[in-house]
Amino acid sequence: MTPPAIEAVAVHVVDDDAAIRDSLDWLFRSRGLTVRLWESGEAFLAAWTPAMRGCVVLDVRMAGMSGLDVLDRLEELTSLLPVVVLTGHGDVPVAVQSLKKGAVDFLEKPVDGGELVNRVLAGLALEARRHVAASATRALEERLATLSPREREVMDLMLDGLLNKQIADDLGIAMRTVEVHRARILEKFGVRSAIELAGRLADLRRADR
Amino acid sequence: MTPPAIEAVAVHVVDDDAAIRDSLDWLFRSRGLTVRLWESGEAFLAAWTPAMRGCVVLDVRMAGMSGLDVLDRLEELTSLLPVVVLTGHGDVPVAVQSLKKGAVDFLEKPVDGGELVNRVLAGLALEARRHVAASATRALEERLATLSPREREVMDLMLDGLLNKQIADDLGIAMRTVEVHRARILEKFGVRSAIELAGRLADLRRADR
DNA sequence: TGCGCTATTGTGGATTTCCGTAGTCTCCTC
DNA sequence: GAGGAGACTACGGAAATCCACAATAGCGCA
Repeated sequence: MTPPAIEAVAVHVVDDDAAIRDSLDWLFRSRGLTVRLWESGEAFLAAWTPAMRGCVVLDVRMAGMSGLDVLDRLEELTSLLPVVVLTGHGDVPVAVQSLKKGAVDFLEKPVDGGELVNRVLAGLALEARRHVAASATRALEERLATLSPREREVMDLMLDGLLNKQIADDLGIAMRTVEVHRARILEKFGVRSAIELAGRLADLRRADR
Repeated sequence: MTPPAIEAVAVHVVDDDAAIRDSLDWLFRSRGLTVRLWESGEAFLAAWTPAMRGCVVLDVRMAGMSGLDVLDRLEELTSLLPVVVLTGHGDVPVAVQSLKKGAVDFLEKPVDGGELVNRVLAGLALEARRHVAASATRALEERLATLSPREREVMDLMLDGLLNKQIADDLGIAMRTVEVHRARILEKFGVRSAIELAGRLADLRRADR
């Protein structure tokens, strides 16, 4: 059977215990969810790409790389994937650490199938919101990257509210040149005023949270 | 002995066990921290005001109101106080719930004194940051509250990037009137341009996070 | 060498913004 | 009734923004 494409929205089950993987595979499939199974943190991370969509269900205790290590790595990678952590042993410090490392939930085995599905569905909804926000961020960052160094300088001063005349003085250039850069900046962002641009970039900053 | 003023930065210990309260009182005082003791969640919340500063050390299991209930209430009150939760019984679901309800940490008794102090110091540092951000937010909101209804309307359209002429059309008034409102708005915020205002308000939005 | 890109500048004209000065009208409070 | 606040408007003039059209210079690459 061919695994679903990496960009398909899927529940990624990461557990070194094959019985658990199969059990969860069945559970999520029975709810109409797409599932991908990984027998180790290493295998999952090796396959990870920024285009990966969905939600991760991660066992905390595995041979080799631990669940906490996986969480660390996902954070470094600035992954958008929400992670629901499972543990076979009630362990408060590990639960606290997992949540602090970005896990969205932490459940003890044996886990109630309905409860787990609800947590995963919540995770999928969160990822969808993160995905939309991240796409907007990416689009803006791409436009930002099209700016020449000079345009970038002018934009920063524009957004500080300086008059063209003041920017010209600061940079030691003609006011007409400032106008030219200004027009180019607005054109590259597809906006008609500095205020509109500021609004856009504020959205970007908000999306970072 | 007179308790410290409510606005003093203090460690608020909330626990129905007098022995624990005394023990923690001693611990924090020995580190030069100011301490306030509360024998119940109810007592603590009855004294709560927005001006209360510091960090809370909260027992999760108490007669009467539970630690989780206190967390719920603090969230409703939009309290800035970071909360470190203590429990006498390892309990993963409670730990997870606490953190989801906004606790910054969760520790099991018997707790290592040094570790607890470190967590509380981290909480105090976090509260200091929150306090600064909240003050800035409050100052802006106060200015926002000085705007007349019409000024508020004009400001919203200004920040959408509309020209004065367009705003005049939209509101069915003279362009000169738009200019008057515009100038009043900028004056009330102490800024010199719409772009500067947008920057300020973006900071406010960021501070909400 | 030729081309594309970036940075720069000038001219002239139109539009927009800003604001002092001056005034009217309505509503509310004392 | 008097005064204050808010909303509104007009005139005239100055400053700022915007831009078409036109041009030069430097750099990197094929």
